Amino acid sequence: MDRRAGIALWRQIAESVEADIVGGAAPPGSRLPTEAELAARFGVNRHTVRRAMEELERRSLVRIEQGRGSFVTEDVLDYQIGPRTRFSEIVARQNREPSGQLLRAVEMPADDAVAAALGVRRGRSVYLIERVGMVDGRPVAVSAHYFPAQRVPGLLDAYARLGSITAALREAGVPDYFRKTTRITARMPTPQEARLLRQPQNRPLLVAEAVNVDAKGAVIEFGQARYASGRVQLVVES
Amino acid sequence: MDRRAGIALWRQIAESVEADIVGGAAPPGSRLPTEAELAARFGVNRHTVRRAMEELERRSLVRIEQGRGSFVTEDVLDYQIGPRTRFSEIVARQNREPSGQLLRAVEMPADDAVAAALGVRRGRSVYLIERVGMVDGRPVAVSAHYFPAQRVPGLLDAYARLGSITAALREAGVPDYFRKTTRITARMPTPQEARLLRQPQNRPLLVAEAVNVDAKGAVIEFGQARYASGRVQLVVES
DNA sequence: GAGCATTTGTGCGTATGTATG
DNA sequence: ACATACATACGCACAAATGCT
Repeated sequence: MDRRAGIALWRQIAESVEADIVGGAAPPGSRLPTEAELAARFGVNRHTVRRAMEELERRSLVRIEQGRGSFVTEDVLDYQIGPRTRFSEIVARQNREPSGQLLRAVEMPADDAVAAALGVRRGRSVYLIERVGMVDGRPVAVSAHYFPAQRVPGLLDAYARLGSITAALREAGVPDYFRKTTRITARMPTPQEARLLRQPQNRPLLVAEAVNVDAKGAVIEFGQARYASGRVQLVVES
Repeated sequence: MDRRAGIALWRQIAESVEADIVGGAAPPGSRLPTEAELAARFGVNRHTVRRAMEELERRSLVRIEQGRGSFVTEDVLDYQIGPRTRFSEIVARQNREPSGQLLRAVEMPADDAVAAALGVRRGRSVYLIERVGMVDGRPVAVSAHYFPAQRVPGLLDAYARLGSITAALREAGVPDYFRKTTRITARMPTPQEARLLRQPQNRPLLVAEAVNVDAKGAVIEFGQARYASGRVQLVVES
C-alpha cells in the first residue's frame, strides 16, 4: 500500500480486491478473506477495509453477509418475461444448463386465490406441480403450477413420465400456451424456501405470478415462481 | 369463544378479526390490537391468536411487523410496465392521486453503470433527478433518473419550473419517449431508503431499472426506481 | 452510543380433543 | 376397548426488532 500516492488507501484496497475478482483469482460465488485478514494483509485498520468493501458491494462486485463473510457476486440469470416464457428455453439461450427437481404433484381443491386466477369455482379440482428450477446445478427458483384438472386430464401422469410441463401439456391436449399477465412482488422467504434455494433467510425473493392461456385464450395455468433475488433478474422488453 | 362448536378457536378468532376488517371497523393501514390484547379479549393463549393472525397474513388481509404490531393491509398499486410507463398516468388511471417530492437535481459525471446504460463514455456529464413518488400522500417509490446532459440541455431548469419529467423533457427537445427494457430485482433497503419510504428495514424493495429511448431509438433516460414491496405490484401484460 | 419498554418471533414441553384402524 | 396419529391449545422463556429517552 502506498500511503503517499494521493489515492486513498481504501481505493487502493478496492482496486486490489477487484483485480483478484476480474482476474479470476477469486471466482464467482467464492468467499473472500475476512475483513480482519485483509486488514492485516494490507497493514490498515479494519474500518479502511470496510470502506473498500462497501464500494465493491455498491458496484455489485461482492455481496456482504453479516456473520458469514463477503462473497464474489455470481452471474445473474436474465429471465426474460414475454408471451413465450419457458424456463428451460430461457436458461438454454444463455448457454447454461437447465434442470429441475420435482417437489410434489397432486390433485387438490382450488382455494380462493387459485380459483380466481384460473377462473374456476372455489373447491373445483386442480392439479398442483411444485418444483425447484436449477441452472448449472444451482437452485434459482421454487415454483408452483396450478392447472384446472378438467381441462388437462392425465397431466400428472404425463409430467411424471416426461419431466417437462410443456411436454406434459402437449400430451394433455394443449399444443401451445402463452403468458398473458405477470404480477411481480418481493417478500422475505420462509425457512423452507430459503433451504430449497440454499440462500440466507435475510435475502428477499422475487415473486412472479403468471397466468398462461391456450391458443383460444382459455386459462390453462396459474404459476407462482419464487426466484432467489441475487441469482435472477427479470427482464421485460417492450 | 365457543370451545365446543367443532370449529377451532383460531378459526373463530380469524373470522372475528376479518369481520372487523371487511366491516370497516378496522380501516386499511390501521393498527390492530397487540397479540397480548387479543389473547386477553378472547380468553385464549397468545399462540392461538398468532395462529389466527398467520392465517390472515397468508390471505394478505393483514401485514405483521416484528416489534411494531399488525396492520390492516392497504390497497396495492398495480404498476403496469409497458412502452409508455409514466408514474402519474399509472396512478391516475387507478383513481388515485399522484404526487412527488424532489430530493435533488444535479449535474454530475457518469460512473460505469450509468455510462453503460446511457451509452456514453464514463465521466461524460449527466443530469440526475432523484425524487420520491407518492400515491394519496403515501410514499411508494424512490427513483433516480439519469439523462445525457448534452442531449437534453436545460432539463434541470425546466424540471424545477414544471415539476414533471415528461413535461421537462418536452421543453428540452424530446416530445415523446418510450421504455425499451426493464430489469427487475429485489434487495433490502438502506436505512435511508427505509426512512424515505416510511417502511421497516426488514421488508424488501422491488428495484426496476429502465432504459427509455426517444422516437428515433436514441437512449434518453436511465431510471432506477425502488418500490416499497408491500405497496406496489409490477404488472406485465404480454 | 447505551439502556429500556413494547411487541412480535421462536422453541420446547405438555395436555387434550378428534379421527382412524 | 385400545393404540396411534394429528391438529389444537396452553404455558413459559428467551430472541429479535422497533421506538423512545
